[in-house]
Amino acid sequence: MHEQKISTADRILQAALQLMKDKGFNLVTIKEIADAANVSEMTVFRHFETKKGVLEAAIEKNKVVPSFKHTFTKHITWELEQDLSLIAHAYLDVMEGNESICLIAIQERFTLPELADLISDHTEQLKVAITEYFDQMQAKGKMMTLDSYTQASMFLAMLFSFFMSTALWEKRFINMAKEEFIANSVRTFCHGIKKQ
Amino acid sequence: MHEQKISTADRILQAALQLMKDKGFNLVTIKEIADAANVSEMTVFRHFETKKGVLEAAIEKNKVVPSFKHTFTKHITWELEQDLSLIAHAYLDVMEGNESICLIAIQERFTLPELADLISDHTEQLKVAITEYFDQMQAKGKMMTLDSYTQASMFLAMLFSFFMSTALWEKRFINMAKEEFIANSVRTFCHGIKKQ
DNA sequence: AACAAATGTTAGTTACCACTAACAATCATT
DNA sequence: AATGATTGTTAGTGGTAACTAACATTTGTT
Repeated sequence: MHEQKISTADRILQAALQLMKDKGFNLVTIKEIADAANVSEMTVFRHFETKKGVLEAAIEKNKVVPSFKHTFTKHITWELEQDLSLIAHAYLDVMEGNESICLIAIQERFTLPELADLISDHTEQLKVAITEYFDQMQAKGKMMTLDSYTQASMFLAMLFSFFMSTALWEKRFINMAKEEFIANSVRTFCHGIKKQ
Repeated sequence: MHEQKISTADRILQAALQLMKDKGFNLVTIKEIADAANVSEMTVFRHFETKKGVLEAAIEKNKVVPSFKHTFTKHITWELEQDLSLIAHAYLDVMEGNESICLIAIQERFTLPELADLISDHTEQLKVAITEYFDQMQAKGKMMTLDSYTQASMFLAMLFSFFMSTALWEKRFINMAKEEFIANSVRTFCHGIKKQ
């Protein structure tokens, strides 16, 4: 178990996650995974016992656990645009890191509901942090008096939409680069579009 | 073929769409569909030949085709908040009408890509209409000078997010009613959140 | 009542796939 | 070179599900 290059187990997990992300858990066969990882079917079973075992191991190995608290305590500047841009990047980075897991969570939301929990926990955690941030910004008089939790939901909703649409259909729905989308959403979110 | 109540074929299509929406095309069996529609397996095959045939017929029968042009030409008031609220309702109504189709389009985005086209065509159509609307609002001096297509994308992104998250996970991600979400997104989109 | 269309029943075919078992080949480490 | 661990090969089992075929039953219409 001295994994020097990429161990056999890791190659299997990588292949499995990639395939399941595209085709969904049920449509991927062990044979496909084995071929993609350049091993025999038997090797897959010897490592992970069952097909579901492969998925669980793949998720455990590849999931990105965010540390939003760190982001907030270390990098907040109390400048609205700058902070929201930072938060947006932090959120999208985590979501992108978990892209495969998210897509599988959607496809298997009835058969593997615990997967969706993983994602929604991250989102809720961040939502609460943003809520607190908005409360303090209102106290500082740098933000309008609005329900903080609702506004946090709205902000994350825009970002979620970008992530989801690019993960599912690439540029088909939102034809913007990540930076451009963040810049625009932060701008619009802070200033609105109405004149005067 | 004098469909008086609900014809057998329609009952099958209804059951099929409902089941596929939840479990995905592949995980639904013809037997399940037949049971849900209170017919025998054979009846399903006699009507639609293949499983894919069932899905295609169900989509053809149940898809909602929007008439956004009508919405714009008839109901626009050139008051930003009011119009955006109207547009938001129109969009979400169409998406909700196509909810099952959308969910299947996601699950089968590699096997049935034409399904996603249906949805993205609607969205693009509306995006173009909003773009023109923004152009005219800018000409009227009622809106800031911003790239109209980009802003239209941002607005639809917020709505798309609401639709998607409720369709996939109900209240888990966005815990707001439709009206509340629309009111907030229109408000934030028009006025922003920053003080002065 | 009589006929035809729609539906039910039953049995079976075919294909796929998760998973097992037994044995052979390879590889790494000493 | 020897040994133990890892991987490959092959054959098979059991279950499931799409789809077919033949025949029986029900239902609607005249």
